[in-house]
Amino acid sequence: MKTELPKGYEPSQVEQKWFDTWEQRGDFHADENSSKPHYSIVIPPPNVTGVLHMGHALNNTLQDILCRWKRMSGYEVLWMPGTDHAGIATQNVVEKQLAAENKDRHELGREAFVDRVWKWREESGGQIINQLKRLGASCDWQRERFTMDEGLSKAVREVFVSLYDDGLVYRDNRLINWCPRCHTALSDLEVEHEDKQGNLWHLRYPVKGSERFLIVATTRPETMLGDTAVAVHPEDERYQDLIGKSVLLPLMDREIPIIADDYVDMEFGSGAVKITPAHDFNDFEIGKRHDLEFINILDESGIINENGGSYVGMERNSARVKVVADIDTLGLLEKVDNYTNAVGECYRCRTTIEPYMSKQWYVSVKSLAAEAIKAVDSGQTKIVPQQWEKTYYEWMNNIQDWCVSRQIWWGHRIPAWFCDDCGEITVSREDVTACKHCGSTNLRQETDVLDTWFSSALWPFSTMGWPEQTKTLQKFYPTSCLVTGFDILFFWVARMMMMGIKFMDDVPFKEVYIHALVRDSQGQKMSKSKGNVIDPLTIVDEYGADAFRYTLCAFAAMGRDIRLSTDRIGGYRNFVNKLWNASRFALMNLEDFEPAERDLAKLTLSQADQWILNRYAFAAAEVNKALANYKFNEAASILYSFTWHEFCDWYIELSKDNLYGEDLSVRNATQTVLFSVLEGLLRMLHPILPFVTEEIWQTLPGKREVESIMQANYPTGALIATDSAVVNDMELVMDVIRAIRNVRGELDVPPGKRIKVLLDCKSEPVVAAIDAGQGYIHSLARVENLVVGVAIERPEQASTQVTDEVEVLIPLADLINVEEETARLNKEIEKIQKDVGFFEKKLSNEKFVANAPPQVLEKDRGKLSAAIKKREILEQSLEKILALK
RNA sequence: AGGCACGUAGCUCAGUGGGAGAGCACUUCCCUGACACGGAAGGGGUCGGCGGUUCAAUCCCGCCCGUGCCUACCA
Repeated sequence: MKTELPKGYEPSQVEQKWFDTWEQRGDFHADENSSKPHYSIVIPPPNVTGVLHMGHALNNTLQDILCRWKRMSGYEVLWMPGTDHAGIATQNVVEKQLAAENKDRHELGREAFVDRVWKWREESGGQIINQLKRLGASCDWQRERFTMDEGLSKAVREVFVSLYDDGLVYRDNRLINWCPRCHTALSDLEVEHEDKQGNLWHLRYPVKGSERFLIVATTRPETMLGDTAVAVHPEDERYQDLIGKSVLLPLMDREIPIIADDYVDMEFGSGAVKITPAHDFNDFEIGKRHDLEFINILDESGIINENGGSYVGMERNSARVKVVADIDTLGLLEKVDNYTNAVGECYRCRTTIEPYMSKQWYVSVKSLAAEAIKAVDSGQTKIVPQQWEKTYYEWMNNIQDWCVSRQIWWGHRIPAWFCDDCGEITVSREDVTACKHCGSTNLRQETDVLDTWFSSALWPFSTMGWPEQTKTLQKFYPTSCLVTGFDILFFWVARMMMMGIKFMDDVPFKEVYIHALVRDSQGQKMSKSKGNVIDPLTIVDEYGADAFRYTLCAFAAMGRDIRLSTDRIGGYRNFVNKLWNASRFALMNLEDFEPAERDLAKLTLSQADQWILNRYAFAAAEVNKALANYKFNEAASILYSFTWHEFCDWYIELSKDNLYGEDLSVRNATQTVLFSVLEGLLRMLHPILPFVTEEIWQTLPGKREVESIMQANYPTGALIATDSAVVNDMELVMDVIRAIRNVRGELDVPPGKRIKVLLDCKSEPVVAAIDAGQGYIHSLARVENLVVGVAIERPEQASTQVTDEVEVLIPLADLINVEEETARLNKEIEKIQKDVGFFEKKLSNEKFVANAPPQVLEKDRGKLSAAIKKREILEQSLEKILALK
């Protein structure tokens, strides 16, 4: 039964149809009882609030290519999918909804709010999952996980409690990054620094008991309300006499000491620094060193509190304006400079963060990091490209304790209970009703939740059922590979390493492949919070998922960012269509063909057959090599040129006469090769082009052993051994065809015009090769009369082209324009003269001749003599032509 | 401030210690029975600049210029 293929490839129905079939049939499902070797990848879980962007598209396309390739290569593949609850981001989404209803979460209360978030998630969360499916992602969707699932939440508790029991979780009152809008602490990583145009205000602080002023500079003048010292460098000669004295803090009328500390840079500004220990990280350290007072002047929303004197109740930015105005009124504003500095912003809402004193939960990570460093150092986990290892080490070596508590409601609530009677803390896997220390039931559970990245850190094993010892874990942990962008190397990869080693006693993945970042047209990082994302689904709609995937694959060269161009996508859409039409050609010529009855080994193969089989073997080997090394772009490039330039441009054209000819055995052999190469090519392309390859593959004649191309074997090399001498003969014939076409093109011979051609060959074997391939020359070069031989009788007037083994002579007759031929020959001579010059110079260099390896020398000498010979022939030819004038 | 990339054809990007590549765009010719989302033939680059190592450098090293990113406590 044959199905006619439409003339042009139409992706939309095909894609939907096959994806549904695959998924319903369970083709993506990983069997933990399989005896096959395992290959596993956990998806970087997209935020449940997420909308598919280019980064996801690239990331997941690459994972899908690997998974499909490995699945076809005989592995039991688990690609574990799921989404992240994205604490702050998701809470923000629902808060915005509430705001639209003129409500806020505090009115609802915690429980109702969390219910509402769950409801939001049921209704509109996770749309990204369907978007991933449209790309063709072959995840084991039956196993889809969510970081707030019961099982994963259990894993979170287990980890938190055992870290606490090991003394690796503690609470401390420190200065942290505070988002006054989200009302939560943030880890250092969650603060993004952006250079902003601001001012540097120079304030005059009166020295007590003197007419002098100390000038201090600040970018945040409102913090002066919380100043508790002014610091100068201990060796600064300007201020030696002032150390130990004090200044009167303007506006607050507070006497604060002048202290000496090495931290101060004498070169900067006046060399005197105001110290606000409760609102600046450096000042915090100085405050501790000098035992200064810590005055917190802000509340949780960034509003001046009762410690801010008359400024109480003012928002921090208004307070800044007022403080500066008031200082100015007092005549204490020395000057205002323009100043650019890096301002920390909340990575979720872009609000300027505030260093803020607060009691938080921390994970002590130094010891965990040490193990994680060791694992990469010893090669247990390999980072590809390797250059990222340096970045990984750099961060791991300087790692700070991880602030894991967040003052939001959506997330894993910290399993700690405070006892109102004895003041002790009970941390427990199970909810508790009585204090472990005094037995009191007067308990309050910690209201904070954990950093979203805490649960993400457990993803490779929590998704597989941990803390239960599941078969899935046994079979698929550690995972084979993690595919991710470098932007979450610290957020996620480093933390998975630490947690995996700590709790599974083994690294979470053997290899980490770090791919490029897809940027927007300005080269800016695309991110959800910046809102500069381009919808990949538009691209899929317009060009098809396969073309889009091929583009991403071709762009995924290591170590460079990607700026997507739609021209390029169009090019690969054309490629998919080319494949489609080549297949149509094949199907049209295979109507009477039954693959089961044919055996490549028993056939007499033509030059062209042997040649394409040889090229096929090369492409198959190279693609596997490229994929094994994560060289996705190379894989794409190999398959592109094999498909288009070798299979379509040459083999299909060469096969036509054989297919259309009278000789049935030739036709049969050609059909078999055409079928076999196309069928194998489809398998080679399937990981990148899952949809179109399945559609065509299902239409091919004959029966196959498996239901889907995704279950077929991935080609690794030759279909059958080929004779390299015959392959070389074919290349020789192709050279001749190219040479004739060149003359025709350059001399404007009408494409339909058949011409006479003489081939003067260097040797008898060359003659034999050409004889065997002369049919190809006739049809592909449009020749009607071909004379072949060694030292043949040459026509008086002919256009000459030279290949390695053959002089191609085309009698001038009436079809060649003498002027054009002269110009053509001059161009050719000029070209070859350059070569001659190049090699003459190189070979006349004594040092080169003395030092270069013999093979290089020999090769170059051969090239020189060939070039000289070619020049000679062309020059003689030119002389003859000129004689005609 | 430190770190890491990048600078190759008009554009977007590959690539290699031994005579520069692709896609798109461009020029000429062609609707030849798979495909005009096509075919054939072409044009186009002192591989950012200056030095060094080498018989040989676009590739390795140093410096400089330009661009981007990451990390960082300069008020």
